[in-house]
Amino acid sequence: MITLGMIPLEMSGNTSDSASKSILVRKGAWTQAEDVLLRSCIEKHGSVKWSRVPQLAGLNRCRKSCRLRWLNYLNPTLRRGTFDEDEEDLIIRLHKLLGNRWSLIAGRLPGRTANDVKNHWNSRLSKEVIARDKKNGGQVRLATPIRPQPRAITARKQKTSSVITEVEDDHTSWLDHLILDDEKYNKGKMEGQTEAEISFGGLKGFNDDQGLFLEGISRWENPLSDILN
DNA sequence: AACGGTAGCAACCGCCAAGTT
DNA sequence: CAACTTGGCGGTTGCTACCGT
Repeated sequence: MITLGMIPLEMSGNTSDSASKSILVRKGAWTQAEDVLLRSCIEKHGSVKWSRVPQLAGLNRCRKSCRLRWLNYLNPTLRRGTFDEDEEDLIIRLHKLLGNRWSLIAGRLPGRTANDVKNHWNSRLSKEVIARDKKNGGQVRLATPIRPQPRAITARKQKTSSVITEVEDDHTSWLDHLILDDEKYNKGKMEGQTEAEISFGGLKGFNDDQGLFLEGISRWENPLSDILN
């Protein structure tokens, strides 16, 4: 972050940002006045294109900076303050399942942003988890993050690919299954079951919809392997 | 009081995929 | 179909506040 006192005028390094190609845009910490301008712009115009926001708000900021400031700080639906135990527990479990998929993890925590979750993980939780694993004999159960993940359902996709849409519609469902599976794993550990017992039991529990889940994954993987082969 | 180390967090950067022209 | 634009993501940086010495 380059602040150069309080007059941090810089060219944006992002060449894909049309708003910053030929004009100097402000960088660094946001002032109260800028926050007021951005907030009133969003309240007035609603969900306009972010590329138009700097102009509409009268801000000398790039679109990305405006979007980030709104999503991570000004958005009234955000929940500020410390993470409670339940939230931390959920983050740890989801991270074990998903890896650094911060936006997915944050999606399970109402009012929390991906940036919040990531910062909290990097500054606190990762150390806690490492310490806990060391204490437990260094056994870490890590899951390979599941990819690819659909980002959003678009009108075009819905028109052109019923397959993708079906899988995306099940997006919440498969994540629920993963969490459920992990809960069963932890329960099994507590009850002294072996890895195999837990895995088998977890798979059974994982469930009545298992076929649908695996079909969903294969629908992603098959076209991918077609391309690669 | 001064200093150094560090935790927490806001913000930026580079990249990617989807959408538009 | 290519070029360009846009939205979104994860990784990283650097400022600030706090704490111990």
